[in-house]
Amino acid sequence: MDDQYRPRAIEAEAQAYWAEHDTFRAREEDPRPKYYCLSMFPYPSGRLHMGHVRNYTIGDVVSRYKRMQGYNVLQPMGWDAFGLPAENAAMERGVPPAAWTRENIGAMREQLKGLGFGYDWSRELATCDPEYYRWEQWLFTRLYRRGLVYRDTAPVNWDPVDQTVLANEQVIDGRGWRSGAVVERREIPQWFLRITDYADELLDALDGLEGWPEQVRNMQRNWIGRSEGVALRFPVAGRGEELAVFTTRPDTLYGVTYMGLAPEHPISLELAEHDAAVAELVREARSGGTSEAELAARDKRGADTGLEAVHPLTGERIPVWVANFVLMEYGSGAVMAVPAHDQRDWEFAHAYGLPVRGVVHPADGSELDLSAEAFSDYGVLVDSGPFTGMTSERAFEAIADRLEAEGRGERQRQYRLRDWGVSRQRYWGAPIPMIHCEHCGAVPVPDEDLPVTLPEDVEITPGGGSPLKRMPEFYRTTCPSCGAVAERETDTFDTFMESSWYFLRFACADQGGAMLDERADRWTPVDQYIGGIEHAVLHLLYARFYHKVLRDEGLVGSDEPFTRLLTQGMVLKDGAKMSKSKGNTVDPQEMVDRFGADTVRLFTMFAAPPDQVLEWSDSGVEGAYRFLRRLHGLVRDHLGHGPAPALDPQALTREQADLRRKVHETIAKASDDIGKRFTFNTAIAAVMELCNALGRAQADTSDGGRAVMQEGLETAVLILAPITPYLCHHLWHELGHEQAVVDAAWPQADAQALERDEIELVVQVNGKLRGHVTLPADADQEQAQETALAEPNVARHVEGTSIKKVVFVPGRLINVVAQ
RNA sequence: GCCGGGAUGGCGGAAUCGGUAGACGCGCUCGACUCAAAAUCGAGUGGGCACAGCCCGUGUGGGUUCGAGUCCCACUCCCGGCACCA
Repeated sequence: MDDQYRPRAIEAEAQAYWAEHDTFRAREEDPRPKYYCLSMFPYPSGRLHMGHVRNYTIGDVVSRYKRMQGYNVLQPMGWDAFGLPAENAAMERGVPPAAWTRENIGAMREQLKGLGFGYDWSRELATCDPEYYRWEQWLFTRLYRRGLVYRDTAPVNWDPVDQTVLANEQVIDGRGWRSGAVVERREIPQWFLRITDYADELLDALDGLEGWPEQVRNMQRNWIGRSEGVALRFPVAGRGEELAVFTTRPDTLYGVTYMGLAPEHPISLELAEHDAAVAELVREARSGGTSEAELAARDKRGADTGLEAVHPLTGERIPVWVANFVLMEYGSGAVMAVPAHDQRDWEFAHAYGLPVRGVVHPADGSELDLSAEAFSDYGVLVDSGPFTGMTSERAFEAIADRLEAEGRGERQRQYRLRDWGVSRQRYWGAPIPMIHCEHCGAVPVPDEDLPVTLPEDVEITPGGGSPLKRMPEFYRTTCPSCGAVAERETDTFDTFMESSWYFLRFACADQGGAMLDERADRWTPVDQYIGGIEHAVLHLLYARFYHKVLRDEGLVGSDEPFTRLLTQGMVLKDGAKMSKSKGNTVDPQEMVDRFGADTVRLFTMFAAPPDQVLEWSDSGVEGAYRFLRRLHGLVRDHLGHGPAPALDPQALTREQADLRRKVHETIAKASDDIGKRFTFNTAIAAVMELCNALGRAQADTSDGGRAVMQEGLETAVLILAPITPYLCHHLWHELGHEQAVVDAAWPQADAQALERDEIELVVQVNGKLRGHVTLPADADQEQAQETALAEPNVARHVEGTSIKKVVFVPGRLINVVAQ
């Protein structure tokens, strides 16, 4: 055995073995239970960053652990290859996006291999490949015929200087990132998928996703935002029209003191022609970005329209205001404002001196105080005509009944979730397979003409917009329906369209004749999905939606795509997200070159639990390297004494039995940590403790000592094998095994080795630690109390008091309560 | 602004069900080896004091409990998402 730990040589050895045995090829015909472990595929930006390394190390550890547990593991990898950065790179370097992307894929594939991730590369896919996106186009045309696709207008960020549509990230403080021009909102026609048709199922099924973090399920619940309420109408005095509003609080209807209109509400737009204040609000609403964060951060501002609405129950006249916090996108673009019982309405009312009328009192009978904030809890109604005295719950129903009876409103279920706009006015994406015909309208591309291939030899120029719009050879076509000259859609799909079904395609990536085949149900649902918390809502919700759509198309049998989900935290350096602009990046490749892949993997798994942020530390990496070198040294020194004798558990000395207990405690702890808790950091700490103990026992070269040492080192190697596969592959062979460690079985803790005859009990007096006592493991409270009180320091604290109570927690502590 | 998460030694973190706060690693101090340094190995390392012991200590302020880092209430600060970044 090599005297030194040389990562490079060890890596080559293991790589050669895995390649020769095609170790990570997943086979459908394998009879063992399947386990599909998937890490979110990367955008091929050019080089791996630490976030990737963390994500993929977690996935690889889980995959290798499950393999050792006897599962038939599928762990594939691919490329989320469409997206904006490729177009930016094209502008900066004059390389077409396709060429840039494919080059990046090649470089990153080599990096992933170097890190030792056990992927089944035979299933690799790239979403920019026509053989991939053709099925997405195929599905889209099916959904169009099923009525799940429609066309509507939606706002985009328009850069008036560059004459192009900007992504939200390209809008900085309301201005275009390149031109610096103030961005305008423009309504343009786009394609939508009816995800809201699935809103109830997407919401209700969250309760069954027990393998998902509660945090993510909560975020999705809030995102879908189902609320039960009443849709009602307020006639506008002097105009033959009504304001439609939705409220979740019909019980506060008698507290309405004004109406709020979105600046882009038709009435606002009409008034703006003559009213300067309203016009200003409309102008403000149309400038700046379209993101919700940007809109919500604005100061609450408004303007009185001079119009009056008529209260549907009291007939009272209510002023109508244009208010910039009312969003045209939600509901009807108008709200009934109840400042006494809604905080936003309260703030607006105070800003403009509008009346606040309390109509719900706290249920506990306390005074209603509206001087500092709104009272938004349920309570008991006052000043509410015939509904006075009812609880909010009862009044909700009674008022809803009354409105329904009078035809002025009806109960309604409303969602915050909006339909999914899938059109992007960009080049580097999958073409939307639709044809616009003057006579027939929008016509889907027939199956036999798919895929609509994206031309790849293009030039991207700043401010030029999508080159597809300048390529008649792309867009000029004939109508599949009537044969007349027609134009292709030049918008491309949102890249979430590709990432919403790639996990299914991995099951049958070589299927040329269909989107999916029966192998999809052989492998999916994904047993363990791993990725960044930043995908908690959008990607994970769209993928769930897609899966259900595909189920309804008869392409998969399951209801949900991901049984278990692990959302990993970000990688920070100096307390901040790594970024080029901050100059705090760490290149994983540099670390691999210096210390070897095992060290990088060990550090990223050791430095923090996977779902928390990870703070990068160069000296921490060195510590990981030191540990691996010590482990290598322990095995080398042990083997230096020749083959170890067989273990006879009955013939061990007290010290040897204690060490052997430590070995089996480590197995128990690591199995729980890796298999159930996913706290790889504590599993590694346990192995480090074991190695420290083994190091202290090195001097014992008796038969029993060497046998326990062999068992201890094998245990350390087996537990670390998923985390540091290269070194463990090597050491396992050195320890005398023919079979590779990747195919070895996960160790089992021996119950007998774990047994203790004595335990240490903590002794407290009035909850404060006062001593420790050693007792037989099966000692009862009486025995424990007697021994504890005999302990001098405990006796000193109990002296002169009377014992009120003794709390005994077997195996842990005894607490004497004395006064 | 709305939604979600976090805060524990000099640093990363541990404490799994309310039961010894600080496992493990980093850093630092001292010692061994060395002509010397690096590497390595050993010991120590939350703060304070009248130091076999005691007091204080898990972002802040209150509460529940024999006992609270852990549960409850009210706050502060930091981070993530907000529908065209992926």
